[in-house]
Amino acid sequence: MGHFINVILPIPLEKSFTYAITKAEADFLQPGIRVSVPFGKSKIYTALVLEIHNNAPQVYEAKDIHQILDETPIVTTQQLQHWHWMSKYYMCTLGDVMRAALPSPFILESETVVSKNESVVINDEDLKDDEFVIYEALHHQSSLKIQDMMSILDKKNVLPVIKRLLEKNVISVQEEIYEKYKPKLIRYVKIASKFSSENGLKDLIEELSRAPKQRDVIMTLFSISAQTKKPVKVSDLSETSGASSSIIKTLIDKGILEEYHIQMDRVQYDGDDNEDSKRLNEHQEKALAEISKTFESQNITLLHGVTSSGKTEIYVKLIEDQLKAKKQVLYLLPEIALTTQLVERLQNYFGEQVAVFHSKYSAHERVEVWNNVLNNLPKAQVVLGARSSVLLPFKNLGLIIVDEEHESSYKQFDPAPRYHARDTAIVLANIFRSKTLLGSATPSLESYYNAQQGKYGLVELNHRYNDVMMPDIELIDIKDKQKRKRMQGHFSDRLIEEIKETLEQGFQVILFQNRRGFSPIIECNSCGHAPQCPNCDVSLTYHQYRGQLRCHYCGYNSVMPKTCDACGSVELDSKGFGTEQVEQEAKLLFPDHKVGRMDLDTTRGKYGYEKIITALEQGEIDILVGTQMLTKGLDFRNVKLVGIMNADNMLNFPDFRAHERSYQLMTQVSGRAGRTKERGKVLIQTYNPYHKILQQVSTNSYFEMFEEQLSERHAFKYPPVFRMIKITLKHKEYQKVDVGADWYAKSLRTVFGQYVLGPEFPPVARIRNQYLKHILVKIPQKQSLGRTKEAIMKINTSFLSVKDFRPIRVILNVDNY
DNA sequence: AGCACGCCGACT
DNA sequence: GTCGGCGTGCTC
Repeated sequence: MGHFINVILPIPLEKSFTYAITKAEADFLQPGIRVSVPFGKSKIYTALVLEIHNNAPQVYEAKDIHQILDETPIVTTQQLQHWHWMSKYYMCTLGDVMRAALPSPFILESETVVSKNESVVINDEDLKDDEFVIYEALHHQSSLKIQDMMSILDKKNVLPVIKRLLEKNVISVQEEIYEKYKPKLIRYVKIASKFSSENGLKDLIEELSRAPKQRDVIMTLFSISAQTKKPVKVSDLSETSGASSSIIKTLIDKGILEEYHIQMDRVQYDGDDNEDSKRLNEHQEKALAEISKTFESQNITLLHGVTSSGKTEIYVKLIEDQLKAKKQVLYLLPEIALTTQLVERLQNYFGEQVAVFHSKYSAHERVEVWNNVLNNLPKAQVVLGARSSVLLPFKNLGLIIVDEEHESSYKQFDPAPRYHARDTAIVLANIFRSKTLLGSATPSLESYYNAQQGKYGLVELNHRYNDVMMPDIELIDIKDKQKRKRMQGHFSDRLIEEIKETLEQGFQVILFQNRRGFSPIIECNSCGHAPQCPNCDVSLTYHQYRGQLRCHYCGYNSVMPKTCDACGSVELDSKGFGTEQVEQEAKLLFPDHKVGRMDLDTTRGKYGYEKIITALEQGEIDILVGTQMLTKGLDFRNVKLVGIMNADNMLNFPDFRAHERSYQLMTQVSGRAGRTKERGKVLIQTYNPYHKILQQVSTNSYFEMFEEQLSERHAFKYPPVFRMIKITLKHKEYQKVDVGADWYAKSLRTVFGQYVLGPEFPPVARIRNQYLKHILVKIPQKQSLGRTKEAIMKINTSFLSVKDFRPIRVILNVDNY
């Protein structure tokens, strides 16, 4: 009887693939173990074992596997179950999910390596120029990778050269796999044993009397190890003794010092002992009791607590309970909220039981967290992470907390799987039969709706911590201000007045402008020409700081022109404004105060946010100008005034959630004002102060907003009342997408009729030289989601079997909100 | 997704 | 005449 395995490959293919294995391998392998397998003509891929069976494939001969990569599964059975759900629900392949879930060092790929055939005598004249270059290079280096050859020859396509050299028998090729993950080793030193006795040491010091630097190193090493009684790191030694690494190396070479390595975790917490969790106030106490109560009958509970109501303390209590029960906890946060601020806060309570996981971690750091969670180690009992941490290999999960549940960054848009971390977390919790707590000051309509429908439990927390008052929100009509000439640039007289007062009192100010750069459009005064991105259908944004025009879609940039490209006029005018311009105006208006800016452009790099946040915390910045980044649950003690520069551009955004989003954004920014005793003040500048959303923000009427928006969603058939799947077609030719999308939409309409919207070109119809066209499928509540997806898949298959449509990329996005 | 195979234009 | 462009089809 033959033995076989079905595996997932990390590529977007529907099918699973079958390989032959031996009896011994069959006994050893389990689902969740990685194997490397030959795939296609030459490549070797990492595959994940799904099942082991005895059914020989009928129509082809299964290949043998190459190698087994793990001793025990690195993916749990619960994860595989979770992955299956994801691929089905989000209409992607298991390979897509595997790619997203596994840290990249786990997915090894083979690399072609070329080496010289020693035995063959080569006549130089038989070789062409490029062949000879490679042949020469192999004299200096025993093997070359494809990458090396590409740089040596300065060519993209080196395969023909390899082929010719192979034919001439000059070289041979191998496929090599590299284990990408290497444990981080720390170098330690100790005095060689023959010198470690007292006499030995004395002799040694004497011997080194003519090499004072070396002697100093030995003395320093001796004193460090006497003090700490622990192994001494090379780095510590060189720092304390001031000796260069070459001196230490000399001592090692002489055999006086011995070098050794100890494996270390890259991610380490070396803080103080645990702090006791804070006592809850009566409102928090009550909310906690209600949460526990709803958990008796519900698996999911929504905690709607106003900004600064102390939701985190409630989470801490719930986590404590889980830790007592020896269960793991997943605490999900939007990427940008994962700052040192919150991490430190939780580490103060839970010490080294907290593991952190987010996109700014290196691949190796991710592997470590993965392994720690998989092995259910004490240091990974509480996982604090962004979206992708729902894909970690939990063993014994007791609770998931999804904080800032309304955040749109929980949804992954670009590469498949296009999953929503909140919804994916709920399914994960179900697999473990554990609970999910969603928390937000401004819940998403869909979650609040679910709570109203009784699908989720609902707990409300309406009191701010320490009974701090909700900020006083004032709307400023800038149309009127402009008419009466009360504006200085983009600042109204009211705003300037309030900023002045706040600064005089020694408090800080946050100014919110939801657009980065200096001004979004540069327009010629004489001919109206506005510079466009060559790759996308958008105008370029002016970034004053670098004197550049930049495209926010593809990153293209060019130097800001001095004259109009079209007519040569020197009168270029800017329309609209961004954070840079607000920053500049603020500097002019308040020259005695320090102005900072926080947006995508100033927070690049691993510690980008932290620098700015620390600067604000330490009072180095008086006025901080920023984009939505400012809203993410940051706790700035000394901010008293928040100014929203222009509320209209978000309200008028062409999206069915623009109003909901605006409410959330403005309420969240407002929440940054006055988090201590002083009541905060919020000024919202707008052309339309009577807009219902602005009224609702200023009176903090979440429920009113919810009801009004929901009735609109009913009327216009949008989520949460209807479900949605967005289909995007993408190709570099306008005609192709246009024709293809029409065909696609027409077939969809034969099944779904009026519930198909479009096809429609998006506002930005071309991005990175690819044309896009969207089709929207709305799904009424009583229509089966599963069947709808099946029908779409069927249409998709027939679409792709039309030869003309084959090169069009189709992107399926389930719950595209 | 890669990658090989195969068919057409623009260079030595 | 070859080099290299990318359309087409397949991968256990």
